Amino acid sequence: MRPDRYNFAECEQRWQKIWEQNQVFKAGELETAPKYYVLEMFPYPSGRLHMGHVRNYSMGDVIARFMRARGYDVLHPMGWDAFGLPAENAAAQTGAHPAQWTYANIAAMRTQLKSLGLSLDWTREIATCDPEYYQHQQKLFLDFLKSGLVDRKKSKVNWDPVDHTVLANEQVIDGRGWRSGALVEQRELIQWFLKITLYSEELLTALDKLERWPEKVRLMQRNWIGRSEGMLVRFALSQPFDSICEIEVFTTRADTLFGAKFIALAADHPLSKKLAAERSDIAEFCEECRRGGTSAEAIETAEKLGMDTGLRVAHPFDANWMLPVFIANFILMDYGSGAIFGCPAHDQRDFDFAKKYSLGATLVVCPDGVAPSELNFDLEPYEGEGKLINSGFLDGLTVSQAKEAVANRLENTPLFGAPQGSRKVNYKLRDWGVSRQRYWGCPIPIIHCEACGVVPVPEQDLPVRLPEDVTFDQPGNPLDRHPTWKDVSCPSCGAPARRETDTMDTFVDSSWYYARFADPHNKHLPAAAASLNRWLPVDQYIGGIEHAILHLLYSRFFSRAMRDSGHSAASEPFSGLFTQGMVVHETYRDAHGGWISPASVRLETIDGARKAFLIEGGAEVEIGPIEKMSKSKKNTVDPDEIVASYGADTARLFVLSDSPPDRDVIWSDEGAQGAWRFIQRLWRVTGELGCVAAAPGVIAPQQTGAEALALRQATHRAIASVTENIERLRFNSAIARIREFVNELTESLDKVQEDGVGADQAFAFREAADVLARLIAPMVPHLAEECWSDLGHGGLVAQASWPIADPGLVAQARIILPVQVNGKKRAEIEVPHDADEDTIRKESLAHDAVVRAMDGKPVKKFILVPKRIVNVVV
RNA sequence: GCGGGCGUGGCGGAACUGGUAGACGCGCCGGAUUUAGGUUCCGGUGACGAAAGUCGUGGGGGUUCGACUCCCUCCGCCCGCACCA
Repeated sequence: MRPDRYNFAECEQRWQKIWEQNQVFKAGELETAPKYYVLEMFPYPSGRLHMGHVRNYSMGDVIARFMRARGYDVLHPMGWDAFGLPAENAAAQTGAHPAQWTYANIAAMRTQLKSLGLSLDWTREIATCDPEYYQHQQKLFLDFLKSGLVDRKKSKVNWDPVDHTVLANEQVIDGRGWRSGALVEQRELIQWFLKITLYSEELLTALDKLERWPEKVRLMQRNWIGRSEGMLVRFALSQPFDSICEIEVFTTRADTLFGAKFIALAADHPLSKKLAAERSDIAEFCEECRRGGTSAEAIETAEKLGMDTGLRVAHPFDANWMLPVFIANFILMDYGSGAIFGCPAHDQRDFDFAKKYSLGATLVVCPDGVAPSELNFDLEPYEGEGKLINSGFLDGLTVSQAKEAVANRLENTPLFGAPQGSRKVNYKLRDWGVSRQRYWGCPIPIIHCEACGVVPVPEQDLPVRLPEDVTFDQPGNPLDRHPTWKDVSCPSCGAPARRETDTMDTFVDSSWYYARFADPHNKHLPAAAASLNRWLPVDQYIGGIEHAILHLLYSRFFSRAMRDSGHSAASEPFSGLFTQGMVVHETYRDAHGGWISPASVRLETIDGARKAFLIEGGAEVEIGPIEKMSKSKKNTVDPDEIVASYGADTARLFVLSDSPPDRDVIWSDEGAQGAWRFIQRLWRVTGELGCVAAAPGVIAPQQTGAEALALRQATHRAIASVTENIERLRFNSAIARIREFVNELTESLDKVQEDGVGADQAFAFREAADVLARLIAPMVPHLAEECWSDLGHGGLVAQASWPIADPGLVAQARIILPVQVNGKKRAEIEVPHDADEDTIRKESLAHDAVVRAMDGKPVKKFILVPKRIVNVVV
């Protein structure tokens, strides 16, 4: 007996069990089929799934199920980005060991994920904190070291002197550590770096070929890599200072050299440091510059400060022209040469700086069509194109000609035995510092020996495991203060030596996990070449836009580093990328301004205005702005609760339907109820269809009446547009089309006569029902299975093939053509789809509304866009 | 500060490569069914207007026979900025 209501709780569990028993989602079972690898960014095991996860994984699941139905061998795995700071914070707060905390969280989240009915291949599950995983990461690190892709150098960090730890920029608030409140110091540590800059050019140019990436992400990466063509120019000091006799600057505007007013050095420039060693005022100023923080944001938004060092340099084109040398807080040592020449008239920052220190400005580029005398640069600098003025031999040249001329001249001007200037391509991209002074990360497999220096851990000694007996009750790195862990003998000379106690940035873990999924149980290799070649690259990667730069760029570097150290063939990790939006929710606050959870709020519409009341007590609460779900604002919705009260299919349908997937979706209870109603409606409609449909597998009858034909056309048009929308990842539009199709089916069912249907209609209803079950299967898979089985099918809809639209049934015989007069729509005409222009013209001009709008004026122009529109210009 | 994005009815959004603005849903209004409804079904719903029609895609300007779509400019909101993941 078919129940009136779809019992999601019972059905969802039952189908999940059947899928699992039949291993329906195991990858690699169809070796002759083309492969398709769909991957969602793996989660950090915080312990609770949030709606953002539900949305992310639902999208991936639609693609996975869709591609499986289309005959692909689909790899759709899941794992855990399991190293990271929160586990250590939890350990410090609750005493739970990071491993214990992490694995408990993984277990909880795995259960939550499984309740969503995602078509994941759980046999490939990995966790990055598992030695089975990180031993291969250590091997990769050593292979990269051999291939010259690893470096060890000094780098500046934010040091918290109380917590004895390095802080991220976001952990530095107003110059103080977020936890200790201590004034943060800048320290130089020797750190391990991966040499991503070796790939600057390749990472940049290869972006052009990533056609299935959003253009905005490619642009962001392009800007991040920051290629600029310019020159290195050396300025001679009027008097050598402590053996330094020149300053080298990088500039992209060598054409403006005649507008130079000053030289500015970074506080960390070698010359600044030498000056600081001798002069306390300079030392103090440099300290002040460092206090601002290391982030680019802090440096660039800070007020521009400088200090005249008293040093002078000679202008390259006039030995008698002296320029002052400043130390300035907006110059970054990491970029270019850590020194610039300032041209106030043609650069905003130089302009601001010169204004503040009254350094003057000389105009050297004049926009075309403007007389130099008309120029007024008191208010803002001019950064555009034009012709050179006030510039000696450059006068009259364009900006690019002047750059050429300066380069040619300086390349042939000797200074201290070398050309004074040289062309240089500079990148903003810096090497990737991977050292972290933390416990819960992948140990860097290195041993420090006094005699032999830096010695790699021999391969047979891998993995270097984290010690388990550590405590988090004291500040600092537990690995560093562990009594015995770091004591080893040198693999090369046998003398007592010390382990590297730094662990790797967790971005390293996530830079190759997609490759491990290809061969997750391989004991000897990160992944066998055959597996990598079978599965890589990931065909569709899905995750948040917040990873647009770092994670994705590091992964792109890693796949190249793996290629160049002999692991795999693919250069790019992800051939398709999709960045989904967040799940956001209204906020609620009580009379005292305290945040109120949506679960304790009841919404009502009174006189057209939405109002919110506390469920307990009934006091009115204020409806606040819609914001990203966060614990602090209590505007989160727990997926478990939604799954318990509405079912996984409703949750999945809702997060996919209301907004385009790349934009934020607003979670609302009304919307969730709407999705739930549609689930029930689908169930009822399939039941009604089942009553009038022919038996499964019946062959199309010879004769098809008008009703049946219309229904078949609706079915095939639905197939065509749902398929197209899923291919374009427009899940919201795909669902809208399914809803339209269901509306059409309801209409057809309403027209069915009491005395039943003919064979042609029975066939059309059968076709429609079978198509509907398959079209909804990627989004609401449990319901789809239930309908499929209810419709009399033996197998699983998860294993059924995707319906194919018959082009003959999709095409329209007659089309409706809007008619415009002077660009305004005045009428619609219906014509055969292949009507010729004359017919259309006659019919358009004969239409009442068109005649009226033309007001007796003659036709000036008749525009026909085939199958789209007619425009009569009078 | 630099870089990236977004802006369409009461609300979420649709509109493919410049060709009918508002698909589909939510909400609301009206009706029917039901012992009941937080169920289901049917109809209506951008604004102004009696209608013809006029206006309308954040504001202003431009290109075009035709602009949500392209260009310029202004406003508002969001994201990233290298040790959060």
